[in-house]
Formats: sequence, C-alpha cells, structure tokens
Amino acid sequence: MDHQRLAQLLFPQITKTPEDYESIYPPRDLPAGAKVTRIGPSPTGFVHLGNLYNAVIGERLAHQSGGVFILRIEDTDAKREVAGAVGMILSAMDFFGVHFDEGALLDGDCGAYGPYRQRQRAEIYQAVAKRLVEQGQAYPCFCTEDEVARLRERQQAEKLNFGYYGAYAACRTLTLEQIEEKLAAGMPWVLRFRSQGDAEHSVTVLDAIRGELVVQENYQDFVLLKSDGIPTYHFAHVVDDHYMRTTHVVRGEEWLATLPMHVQVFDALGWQRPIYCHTAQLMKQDGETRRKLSKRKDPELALDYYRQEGYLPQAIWEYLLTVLNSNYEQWRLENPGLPFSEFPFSTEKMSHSGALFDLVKLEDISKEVLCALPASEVYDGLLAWCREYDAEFANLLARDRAYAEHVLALGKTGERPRKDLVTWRQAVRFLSFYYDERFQQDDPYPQNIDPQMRREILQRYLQTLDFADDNEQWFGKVRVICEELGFALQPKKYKKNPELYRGSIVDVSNTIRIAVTGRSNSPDLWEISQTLGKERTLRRLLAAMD
RNA sequence: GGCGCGUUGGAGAAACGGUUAACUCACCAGCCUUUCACGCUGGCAUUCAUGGGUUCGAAUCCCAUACGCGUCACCA
Repeated sequence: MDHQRLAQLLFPQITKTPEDYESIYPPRDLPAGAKVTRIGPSPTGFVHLGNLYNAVIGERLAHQSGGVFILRIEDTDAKREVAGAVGMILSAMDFFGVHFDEGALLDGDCGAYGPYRQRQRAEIYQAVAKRLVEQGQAYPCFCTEDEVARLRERQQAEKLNFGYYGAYAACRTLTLEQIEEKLAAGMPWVLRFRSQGDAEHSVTVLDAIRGELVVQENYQDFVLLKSDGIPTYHFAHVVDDHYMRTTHVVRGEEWLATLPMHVQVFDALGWQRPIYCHTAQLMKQDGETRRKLSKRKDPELALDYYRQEGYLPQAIWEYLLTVLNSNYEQWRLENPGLPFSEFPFSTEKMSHSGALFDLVKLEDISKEVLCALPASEVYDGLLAWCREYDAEFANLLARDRAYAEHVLALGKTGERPRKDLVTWRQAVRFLSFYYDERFQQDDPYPQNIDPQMRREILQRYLQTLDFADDNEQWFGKVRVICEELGFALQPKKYKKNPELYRGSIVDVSNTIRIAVTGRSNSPDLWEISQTLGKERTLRRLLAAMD
C-alpha cells in the first residue's frame, strides 16, 4: 500500500503539515509549574451545573499556578447545536465570575492558539489526519452506519465484544485500487484509526485526581473524522489539547472508558500526553438510587436556575469548593476574611466518587456569605437582581437607597448577626413588609388570641405608644399590658402553669409584631417600628384592629 | 454481556496499620431570648457494603461477593 498516495487522494487540499502547526502554535512561554486548562462545552443551549463544576476546577488550577484558562467551543456535532448557545455559555460563565484568558467570544476569538471553535479548526485536524494516513495509522472506511449497527447486533448475538476492530474491520484491508474505485464512485467515508493495540496489554496514564491509572490498550478502530470531515471528540481532544498546549485535561469520569483511545493517538503522533483530571461527577438522588445529573431529567439544575432564584455566585463557588476539597470548610473557618481564590485548591484532595448535590448545604453557605456582606453591597446585589426579575421591587428599592440600606442593616450589627437572607428572591419576600406596596399579613395571629383580645391588646398598646421611648421603656409598657390582661411575663411561667394565665408575653408581643410586620418572624420589633415611622406603624396597628 | 470507576452516619466527608471513627450541613434535646432567627451546650456510625484472609493489631493491606454508577455512536 502506498500510504503517501492514499493520503494525497484523501486530503488533496491539505498542504500544511503537523510541523507547520507546531510553529504556528509554539510551546507557551510560562513560568515553571504554570498550568494550562480549558473547558470545552458543547453549544447545546443548556449550561449545566456540571459545566460550572469542571470550570471551577480548571479555573483554579490555571489561575492559582499563573497559567492560562481557555474556553473552547466543542461544536463538532452540528445536529445538536442550538443557535445562540455560545452566548448562553459566555453569559453564564461571566455571571458566575469564571474568567477566561483566551478562547471563543461572541464576536470572534481572543488568543494566539485559536480558532477556539472546533468546526473552524477542520484543516488542522485534517492535516494531522493526513499524517496518520501517511504513516499507515489511519484508513478510510466506507461502511454505512447501518452496516456498523448490524455488525454490532451480530457481535451481540455471538457474545463477542462489540465494535469495529480486527477481523470485523472490513475496510481495514481495502486495497488502494478498491479505495480509489469507491472514492471515484462518490461513496462517503469516515477516517478510522488503525489500532495496533492489544486488549491483553495495558498502559499507565497519569491522573492528578486518581493517581496512576492502568488501563487496557485500545483495540478499536474508532472514527477520527466523520464523513463531513469534522473530527469526533476523541480526535479533536488530542489535536486541540496538543496545539493549545493544554497541560491538564479536566473532564468528567465518563471519559475514563475512552481514555485508551486518546493516549493511543497521542503516542501515535509522538506527542506528549497531558495530565488528566477525571472528575467524579455530581450526582442527584433519584428515588432510591443516585445518578449523574442529566440535562434532560434535571432542568432545575441548569445554571440559569440559580441566577433566577438569586443565588450569589460566590455562594455557589464556595459550595462547589467544599464539595471538591472538603478541607475548604476548615480553611474558611480559619480565614473568614480571605477571598476563596486564596484557598490552596488541590486535585489530590478530590473524591473519586460522585457527590450528591445538596441544595440545603448550598443555602446554608448562601446565608453565611450574605451575612458577611455589608448592607450597601447587599443593596447593590439585590437591586441588580430585582432590575431583572422584579422591576416593581427594584423601583421601591431605588426610590430611597438610605431607607433600604437601613432596613438591610437591621439585625446585622452586633456580635451575633442574624442570617435572614438566603437568595435574592427570598430576600424580596423577607423585606416586603418594609414597603406598604408589598405589606400583607403572612402569618396568623397566635391561636389563643381571639379577635376581641387582639383589639384589646392593640388598643392598650396604642394608648401607651410613644415613639420617643427607647427600647427598654417601650418594652416596659408591653410588660404592663401583659400583666393587666393576665399574660405571664415569662414564657416559662406560663408553660409551667398554663391554667393560671391567658398566655404569655410571647403571645402579646407576637400579636403586635404581626399587626406591624405581618410576620411572626422578624428582627427587633421596636427597631422596625422606628424604621417604619410613627405614621405607618399607627396605620398598621389601626388596620389590624378591624 | 464486556470493560472501567466507586462503596465510612440522612448529606459532604476526615482518617493515610495502632487508644473513645475529626469537622461542616441536616435532624433532635436543652440553654439564651419579647417572636423567629443568631449563638451556646449536648445527642445522633460500638462501627466503616458483606464474607473471608494477612497482622500482636485493619475503615485502612489482599481476595472474593453484593450493590451503585459510567461506558461500549460518524454525541460530547
């Protein structure tokens, strides 16, 4: 077989060689130890939490080592591509504060190792493919998808390993004349790797998460180029990560199974293999079992969900970091003031098994993050979210910034600040009673307070109310009302002898609280009353008496 | 079916052959308290999927078994 001739026949238009690309994409000039990583999302119109998960790993590895973090669009599957998907990826990553040093942008690319969209790299793959053909390591295959499917069925029936390999690789032994004939007839073809592998042999691959992996050699003649001349993932990965000079390939563990193919191509081309980081994917509890997060089944795990609910990007980061490196929480406790980028992230600390995604834990971290944020920043964040998702509330907030900040600061000061806010959406609900436009009674009055007693309490409260009082004076008056009406001053006393009292001071103050705020859960009632002002407080009290 | 990866409490997990199996979240109880929170204190795995072995000693090493997940496309 004249491989040179075959290569020329298959790729007449390709003039550049792999060596040409070596000089177009020279080794990077980076400090020692700097890592080059990338994420390679497919533009399918759905940005997934798993995408962010791997992005966080890649970003940390690159940026904490002074390296480069790349966005590459893996658009080799034209069938699944959705218009506008690149924009969605970009905006989601930007929202979560994931910054790329180079890669695809909306209007073109940024960086010297592009293009960063795989379909635009067709010639590069083909140049490498041509070389493989010249070396006799790749060959054209004219089998149709149907034929390959039937082969698999036959193998299944005979309990053989499925696939296109060895004696089953019909086109592997085609002569140059036969190939020429089929090409001349205009038959479509794919380019297959001519595997020299033997399942009896094994290869050792370095994985930064799992240590040294010993895997079976690949023996399948898998597809390098599809009939449209666009590579499969397996080939694109090798070519791109070589010419982009990626040092660490971060990807999900579902790629472990095809890893032997990838190392085989690296070796066939005499290229240095990257260090792999095969991550255990986030899982979801599904009834009795757990499974990988799936695009189709878990739409609520689209990144957009967290944006709509108003989770803070920082909270998501911190949550993902605790899942990735469980010592992160300890570090956070010891370094409450430091940004998370100071945390020494390590692949060795990563778990080999998939973690369940825990929304409750995320909420706890959100509270923590929001609690530590100064009121003015809370205001800015909340306003930004409202502008997008609750325009009416945005206007209320913007109408009086000082008031809003004051409200947000309530209960935040002191040694033990409250952790009332979880997400922006929840914050809008929580803060609604500070605004008449959103004020309403959410919680019921205490059970042992009938409407008549409610009026009695509020009546007396109104009579003694003096906005010049300080907190102590104010509460002293509430105590007097309690005594007059037969409520226990200490909840404990009431608990001990419920028959002696109508209820306790808890019931009385809650009645007032609900009249003023509509809630049984709020920061200090007197501070709230002062904030609302005399007029509004009185109006609400009066309204509650009807 | 083949191959691969995994299995410590409700969740995330620490432990890297050696006394009572860290820590965080959740849950429960108590304290604090005018509510709800916050905070504090305590409880929550006599046991590390199961069964064998190695060892003076195992969650930690070895071997089976079970279970779960992944993968076997001209999808990534």
